[in-house]
Amino acid sequence: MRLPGAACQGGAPFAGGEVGLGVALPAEERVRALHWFRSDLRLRDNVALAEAAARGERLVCAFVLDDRLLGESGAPARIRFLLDCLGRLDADLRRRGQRLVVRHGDPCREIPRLLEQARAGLLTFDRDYAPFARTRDATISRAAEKQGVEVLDCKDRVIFEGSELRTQQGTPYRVFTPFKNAWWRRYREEQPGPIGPIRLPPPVGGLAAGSLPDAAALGVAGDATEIPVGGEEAARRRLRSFLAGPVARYREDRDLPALDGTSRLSPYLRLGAISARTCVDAALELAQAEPKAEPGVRSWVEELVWRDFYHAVLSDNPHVLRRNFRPEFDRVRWNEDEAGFAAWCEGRTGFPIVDAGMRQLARTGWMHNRVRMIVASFLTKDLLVDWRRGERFFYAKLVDGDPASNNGGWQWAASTGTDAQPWFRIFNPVTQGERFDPKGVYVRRFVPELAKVSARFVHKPWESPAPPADYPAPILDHASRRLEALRRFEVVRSG
DNA sequence: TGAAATGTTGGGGCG
DNA sequence: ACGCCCCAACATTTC
Repeated sequence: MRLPGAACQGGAPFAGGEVGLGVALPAEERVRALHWFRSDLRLRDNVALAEAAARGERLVCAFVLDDRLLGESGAPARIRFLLDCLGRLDADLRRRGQRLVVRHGDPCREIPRLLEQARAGLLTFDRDYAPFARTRDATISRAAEKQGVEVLDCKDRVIFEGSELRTQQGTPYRVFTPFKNAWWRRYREEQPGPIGPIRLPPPVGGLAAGSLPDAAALGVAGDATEIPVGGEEAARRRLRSFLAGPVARYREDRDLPALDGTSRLSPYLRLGAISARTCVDAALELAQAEPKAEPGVRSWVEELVWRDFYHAVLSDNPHVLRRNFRPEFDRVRWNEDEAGFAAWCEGRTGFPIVDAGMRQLARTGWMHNRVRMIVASFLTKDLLVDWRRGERFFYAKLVDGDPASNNGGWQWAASTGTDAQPWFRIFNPVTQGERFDPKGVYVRRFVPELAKVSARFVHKPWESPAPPADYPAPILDHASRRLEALRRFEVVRSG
């Protein structure tokens, strides 16, 4: 267990805390605190909330619905998931004598106003690494400090930040493997387990609670995506069931999209319904008790290291959201293939593994990671469409859509990123399908037109003696597009 | 967290 | 018995 103050940069350390959490400061040192919930929608193992609780004589728990973000993302499934998580967070707070105070509007206006209304002396929130958020948070912190409010901006959504892991030269890591090695080294030193239970101070009286809008009010009621149940309890259940079985086979099963071999925790991690710390700690504890599970646990934890890596990359290189990480790739010419892009979006390219993935995304707001790589390779190397268009589409559809990981994944697949797939490595959608979905169970699940095609032809139905009449013929020839991609990317060598 | 082309090796058929 | 060819299997190189 770790004291919460240790995680907060720029804030006073946890002054009262020789013991664990929940040990309040002496009354005279306590203030009215406002915890601003963002992507940390949980009451357990929440660093910034723990700070507010430990230092607060009274506490306001607030959430601001920012229409700019809601509207801009155009992501109805994720908004519905967010509303579900917020409703459950509010219910959890009410069970503990608290409540979620909801405001609608620009946080730069709403947070200072709430601080004033609550006569708060402390503002806490979890640190966000996206450029837009950093600008916003800096503005709000300045305003709060001008009001005489202390601000604690706490590391919470990642285990280690980029600034905590530097190369020998003191520069940010650009390659995953050394980053990962440094991450493990630091993890062994620090052992950053989850923090203990948080005892919440009573609410500040006289503040309008506001109310959560329903899906209709946010214009997402018509969305039919089959999203998971939100909230902290669902997240913890999911972690428990994953650790109780699938994780032991994770290293072998994670690449097989027909199986439920992955944790499916990404939507919960995205909104902080569960913390990465809790996940890693529980997994490593299992590996300790159950050595057979060790390889699976290790490879699963490494996926969370990728998550830290991409947050670090974004934090140190904010330009990646708009531009190629590696500028030499600016010379690559992309296609304006509207018809091809539409076929890709709608899952009717005629390549079963690609179409199954895109239809899984449309139906469930989630896609198996192996298939994400395949469809991303198809868009960027077969259709030769700019990766940013794929990134935007994913961001609009994914329930787990996160700027850092989404951008990292796309720049990896497009070969334009840090430690990316070398540009001459081009996935063959048929080979990938045959290798990772040998019996076609996954593709048939999402592409019912293929139900009657034998396993032999299920990834290349055009070669079947009786191709299904209702499934499209392939929209392109992979072999020739591959050669075209190699020609297009050639310009990164010299110019 | 590739795939395809090219090179090498070795066994077997066969004149 | 021997050389030659074919080709699968595997390894290496190239993109």
